[in-house]
Amino acid sequence: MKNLDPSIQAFILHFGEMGSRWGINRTVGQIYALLYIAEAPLNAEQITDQLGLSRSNVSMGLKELQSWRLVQSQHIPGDRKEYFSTPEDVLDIATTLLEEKRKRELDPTLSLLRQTLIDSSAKPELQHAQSRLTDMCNLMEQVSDWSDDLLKLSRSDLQLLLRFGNKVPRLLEMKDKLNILPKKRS
Amino acid sequence: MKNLDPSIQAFILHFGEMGSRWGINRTVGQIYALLYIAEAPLNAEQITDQLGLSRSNVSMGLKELQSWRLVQSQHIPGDRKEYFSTPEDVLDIATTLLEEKRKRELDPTLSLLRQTLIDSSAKPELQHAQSRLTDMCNLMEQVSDWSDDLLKLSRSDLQLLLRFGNKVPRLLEMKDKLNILPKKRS
DNA sequence: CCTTAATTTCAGTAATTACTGAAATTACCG
DNA sequence: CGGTAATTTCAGTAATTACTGAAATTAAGG
Repeated sequence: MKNLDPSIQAFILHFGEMGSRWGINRTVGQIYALLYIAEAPLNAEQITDQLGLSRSNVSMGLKELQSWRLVQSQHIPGDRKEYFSTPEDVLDIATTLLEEKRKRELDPTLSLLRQTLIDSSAKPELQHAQSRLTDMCNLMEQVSDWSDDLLKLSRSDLQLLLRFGNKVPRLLEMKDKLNILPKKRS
Repeated sequence: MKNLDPSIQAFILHFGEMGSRWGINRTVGQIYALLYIAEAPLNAEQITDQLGLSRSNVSMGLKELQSWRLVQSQHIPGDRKEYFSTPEDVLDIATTLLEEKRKRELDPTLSLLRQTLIDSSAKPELQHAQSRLTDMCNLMEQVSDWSDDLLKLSRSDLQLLLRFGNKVPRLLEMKDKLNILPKKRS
């Protein structure tokens, strides 16, 4: 990992280590970290050099990051290489991450729960399990609906909402009073 | 996997498969799913029999689930075995999950970002990277603060908030008008 | 205490996931 | 259309993670 300031190195290495907890691998984490702090888009060769990985590994890592829509690629006129970068706005990144995480980690389970509830509906001996699955399904649907709504917000509304911080209870109070509560889920 | 209805089997197997995406392994996912739908607490031997795993694997899996605080254990009088169960309320489960995920996936990075910003502060040549790290750090702090606030809510307020669904924009509107916006983060 | 049931640990092995280099493919340029 | 730079694929290998069975440890009951 050459030509990088030690503090930047620490950042990249940390992303590599956290990668496995976040559901990507070390290489992918490092590539992302490097692209994130890069001043300009980088091509695969530059990434290979900076991080000391094999060229093919970088190619696979970039493909993975593209499947997450976390990096974008562009061409520079007169250069046939492909250049990669991350969005400038961290809110865009967070939004994409939320979408992809939901698609990969929540939606499949929600589908399965719905199907399982259908499949088991005629079996009275499964009453307890059905009730448990229903609870889980309902909660996941609420979380899913919430994230839908978050994703529909304009950037400025999102910023507003994020800055709420410790005002959440106050918010709930108001809501209560003005009685605009939605109906309970059907 | 004996004595289990096919639909329940499907649920358990699904949790096993999703386990790796969620940051636990197959075995741990299956054990959790089984405990989640069980009508009464189960001991390690019962889990071993039902899932066809080795006794030691179950022991390690349970330890892992306990480190996530996702299962609780109890003793039954006159029986020296330990019995395991999940909380009854899915909201409790979700709360614990949020806490643990934050602790494992967000907090370490937040610490590192803060440290990296300190370490690099005297280096003008890193200006761009610093700005990027600051952006990321600020967003993560906001998310962290939000989750703090969520975790402080009473169960009923949490339920209220969850049921908001598509009322989020309306909420923001109100907030705006009543001018109780918090100050921008320092 | 001692016995024995229950649980945990851990070294060895299996399974999975990550990485590499060489070959194949793609796509840009004249 | 070639020619060549760039990228991707993929089979082989390395590294990591998961799992097992046997031995060690713990702890309850006499």
